[in-house]
Amino acid sequence: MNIGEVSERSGVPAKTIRYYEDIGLVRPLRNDNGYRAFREPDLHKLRFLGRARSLGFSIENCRTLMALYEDETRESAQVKEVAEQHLDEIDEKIAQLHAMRATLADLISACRGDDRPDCPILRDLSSKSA
Amino acid sequence: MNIGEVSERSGVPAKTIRYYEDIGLVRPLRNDNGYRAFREPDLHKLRFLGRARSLGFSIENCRTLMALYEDETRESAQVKEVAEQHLDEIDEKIAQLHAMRATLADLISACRGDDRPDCPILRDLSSKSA
DNA sequence: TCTTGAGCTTCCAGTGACTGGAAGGCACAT
DNA sequence: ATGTGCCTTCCAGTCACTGGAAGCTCAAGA
Repeated sequence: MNIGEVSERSGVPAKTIRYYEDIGLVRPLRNDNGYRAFREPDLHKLRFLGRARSLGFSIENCRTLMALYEDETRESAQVKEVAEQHLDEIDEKIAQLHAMRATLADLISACRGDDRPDCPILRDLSSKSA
Repeated sequence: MNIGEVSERSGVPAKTIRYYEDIGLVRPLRNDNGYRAFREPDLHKLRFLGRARSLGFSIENCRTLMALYEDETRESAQVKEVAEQHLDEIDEKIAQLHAMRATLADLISACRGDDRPDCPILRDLSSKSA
């Protein structure tokens, strides 16, 4: 498979696939003409990566997960550990966003949003520190 | 005020303040020795920026908000518009994170996390596309 | 056979918002 | 004179791509 086909079939953009090769996440063979030659396992890996990325795993976590995936002697506890840490990070982000959202929604609801300059949003921003 | 003091009093790191000057968000004067000389309004601006950033506004939004803040003829509707757009973006991010979280939590709960290699998390990652 | 167009290659630069670090100047106390 | 801490600039790195330029390869049509 050329990069176009594997991109199509994995859902990972060609540019991204080249980038993944750069950083050593996939290692396609090469044809005589210099084109990348992807095999089924490469496609499989790319799908794996696409899915893991869509769950928000960092590239480094993806690397770890792929290594575990290919390691027959892995313990599922190792995988779970990575996933749980990631879940914690997601929860933290969600909490931060919720806090932002609450404050912002408050400010917005207090702002008349008319043609006058008076605005609680600006007042809040200009009054508080940090 | 030197950068250290204004950093301390605004809660914005000195490095970040220099960066903000680079991109034109603040324009402190200079002493003869080359040190930045911050006045009260600069401190005020930096607090404004710190607060706006902590609510997740992008630098470009911060620029807009500061301009509105300094514009006596603003209409509060303009401010509200910026804030509402930002709120929508936050809501979208929260929704995405919730979706990730749900999937991930499912997978984690299905994984025994013991010393055996069998793992639903890896199974999921390797089976789905995109 | 020639040409055209799509698809492939590499390499460089930019994104957002900083952050780290090197190399050196300035201020003040000892 | 020296040490310490603050200040300066400039360059590079972060994360995960993404865009674009310049140029090569391949398959199909005139």
